[in-house]
Amino acid sequence: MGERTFKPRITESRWNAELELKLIDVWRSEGLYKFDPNTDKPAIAIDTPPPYASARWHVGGAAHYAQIDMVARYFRMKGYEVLFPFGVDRNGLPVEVQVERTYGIRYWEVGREEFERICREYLDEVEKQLIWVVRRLGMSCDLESYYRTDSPEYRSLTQETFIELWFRGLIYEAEYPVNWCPVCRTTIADAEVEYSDETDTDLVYMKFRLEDGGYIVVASTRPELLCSCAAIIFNPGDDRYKGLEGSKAIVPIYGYRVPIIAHPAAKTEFGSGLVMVCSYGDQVDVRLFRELGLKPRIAIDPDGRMNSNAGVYEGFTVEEARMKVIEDLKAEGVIERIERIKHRVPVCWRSKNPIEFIHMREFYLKQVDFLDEVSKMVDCMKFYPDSAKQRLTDWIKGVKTDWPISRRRFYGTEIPIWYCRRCGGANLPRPGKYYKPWRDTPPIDRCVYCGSTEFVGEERTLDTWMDSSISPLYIAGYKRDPKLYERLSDSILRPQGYDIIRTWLYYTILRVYELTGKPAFRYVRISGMGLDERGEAMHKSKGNVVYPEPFLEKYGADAFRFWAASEARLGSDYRFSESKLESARLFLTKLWNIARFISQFPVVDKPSKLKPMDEWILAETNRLIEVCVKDYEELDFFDASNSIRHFVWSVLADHYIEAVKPRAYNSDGTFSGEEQTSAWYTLHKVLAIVLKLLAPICPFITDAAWRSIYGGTVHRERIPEAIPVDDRLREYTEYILEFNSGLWKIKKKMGISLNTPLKGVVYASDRIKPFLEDLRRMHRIEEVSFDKPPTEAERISDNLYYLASSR
RNA sequence: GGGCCGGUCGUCCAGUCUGGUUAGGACGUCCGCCUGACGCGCGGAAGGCCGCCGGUUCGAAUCCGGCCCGGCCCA
Repeated sequence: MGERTFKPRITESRWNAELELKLIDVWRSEGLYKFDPNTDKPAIAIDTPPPYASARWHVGGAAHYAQIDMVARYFRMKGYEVLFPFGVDRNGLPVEVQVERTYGIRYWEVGREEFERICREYLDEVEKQLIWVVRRLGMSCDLESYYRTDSPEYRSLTQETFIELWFRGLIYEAEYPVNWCPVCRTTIADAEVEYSDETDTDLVYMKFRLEDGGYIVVASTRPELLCSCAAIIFNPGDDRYKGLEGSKAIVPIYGYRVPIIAHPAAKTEFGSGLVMVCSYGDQVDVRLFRELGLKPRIAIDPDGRMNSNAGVYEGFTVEEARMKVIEDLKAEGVIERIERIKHRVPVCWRSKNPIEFIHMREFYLKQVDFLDEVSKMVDCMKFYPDSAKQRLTDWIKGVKTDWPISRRRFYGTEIPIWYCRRCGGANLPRPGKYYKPWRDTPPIDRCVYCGSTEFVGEERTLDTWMDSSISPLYIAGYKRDPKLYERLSDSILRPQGYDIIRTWLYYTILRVYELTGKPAFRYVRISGMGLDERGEAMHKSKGNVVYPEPFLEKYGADAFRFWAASEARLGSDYRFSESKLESARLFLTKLWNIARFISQFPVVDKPSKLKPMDEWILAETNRLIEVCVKDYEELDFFDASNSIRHFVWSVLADHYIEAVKPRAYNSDGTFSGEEQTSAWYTLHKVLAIVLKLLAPICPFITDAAWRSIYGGTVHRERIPEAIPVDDRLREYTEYILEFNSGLWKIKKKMGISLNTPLKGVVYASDRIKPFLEDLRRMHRIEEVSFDKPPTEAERISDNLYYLASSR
């Protein structure tokens, strides 16, 4: 071959994040990720979590969506037609709370039309930021036609499903004690109740006189509810109070009598062991009123203030009333003591304010009757990781009441009902249109019950989850595109975090079962939460939220994505760390330079015979393929990304490339043309496979390299299959690595540079014999012997000895 | 109170299911190096009684029991 100069087809010596921006446009113009409904490929739909437009993504959220994109890209490379839509959730309480906070208004003050307008305007603005991040991340979803859950199309489907379930008798209206958020002024579902962090509270020990003389001490954290006290309970096993059963206590301040009852709900060790049962202090109270048949006396209004039942405390907020009551009890001398205790209170998931339990008339969707069927649906689904299923089944087991679905708010899907002015009967419109009953003229001629023609529209909206829980139906074309729905409905993948298992996942499975009788999903992928650098969950209130935009600009999307893939196993929480982002970027630079190095050699056909060193790296490449495919099949990217990095950097670059450099250049003609071609062929073969394997995780750098060297796009390639080569060659890996490391060590000890020829004899294991020619040239060794090393030879490692030249 | 997850070099994590030669990696630290892809690099090195106690075993980071600590979820 002789002297020859090689020119790399890749010229830039650094991978530059700005190159990503160009590719985003290229992909868009090529329509690379468009879903084609008419192919005969197997199809899959990804039910991408529609993020709340009212909340910016933090790095964990962005990482999650990057992972979902990896799933989509993997399925495409597996030969699937992938429907990968993108939606934005713009409905309901979360939006309203955010808007009220941002503009300092309350929804009832500004009027409904105006409030809707402000919400929509706000959402449009915040949504832009969200879409920017989605695009910048290189997500391969369909951003040209993303959906919004507050669009007339989406809302009309929500209403249509409501109407269908209504006529099937699954929706009813009833008055029960509900979880009520006084700040949001609406009912919320059990799934929307959270518990606060432990906070200090006064546990007030109050003396209650007994009807028959003497007194007892009752401990409570809610003395303001004295006016609604209906009974005092003690644990049946509590010997202190056995004699009290059947006697009556007199409530301080109010002076009326309540029974004393033995009930296991009272904990002997809490407070004095005597507990007052009020309507309602907590869920236990709600249960006890039902069980004991007590008559509730509601003391708290929907706006969180005491009502006339509280007597002189009427008009005070709950907190104010509590302080006043304690003052008055002190004045009466009926407080024995006050203890500071730590406890958790149930709070609204949105406003984080304590909830109250009050009576409200609301619509309910039946769920208690269907729990067994829902469990069966869950059993039909494959969970990734498998262990994530437990949280869902535990939640299903704990469901005790039906789902309250009506909300006394403005910005949500309206409940499509008109009530007859004469008989009050509920009239539902025809499905297929979006209705606003509080505004529209009734689309009904005559009341179905009495024939009257006067109607009044329902004013309430539906729980946000009534919208979200039909997202897989919406994206798959349910009721709108029967052909598409037929093709997709049995192969939908749901990716989401474990934090919304009891809401989004559970409600979706419930709804889809009730509507179609089928499991909503084939696959469910549950990911962990992104935490801050200290390992703590990110909360706006904690001030530790890390936003992705500056990091995307600084390190690029691929580095960010590589971090998202390599940071934690699927299902485990992962920490954000800028230093890991930095090291991800270093890896990309390394990969880029490897590609640049290889790009200087011609892409050639496989020669009739490969050198052993080349077959060895191909065998190692096969191992990498196995690991990656196994990981990808688990919808995980942890092993794949880490193994790719290890292979590329610590095996391919450090050992193989260093070893074949002399042969690939062959500047002095030591090697035959076929031997040189063997190196060229192998370098390109391995590089192409690495680029394909990494393409789902790092779509930018892999495509940029692919386009420069091979033309076309890596994103139309298939996931590689095993190369036909003897995989037993992997057994040599440890010997090759040990040999190289040993030689570097020798030269280090001798204080000579790595390219200085080594005089003397190197005694090595005969396991490296097949690779001797490449390895000798690589290290410029004068002599290698496979004989037993003489005693005066220096031991370098187990299989390597060195005898310096005596000359 | 119930359930789940975790505790491994200075830091962050693999490894634990399927027990077995000197417990891996990344970041950081130290020493050296213009080596025809890369100094955002290359080579070398130091650094860990694998939370604690007991058990099973020839052998335990790994299996079993108990305890301590941290986190999450549920009540």
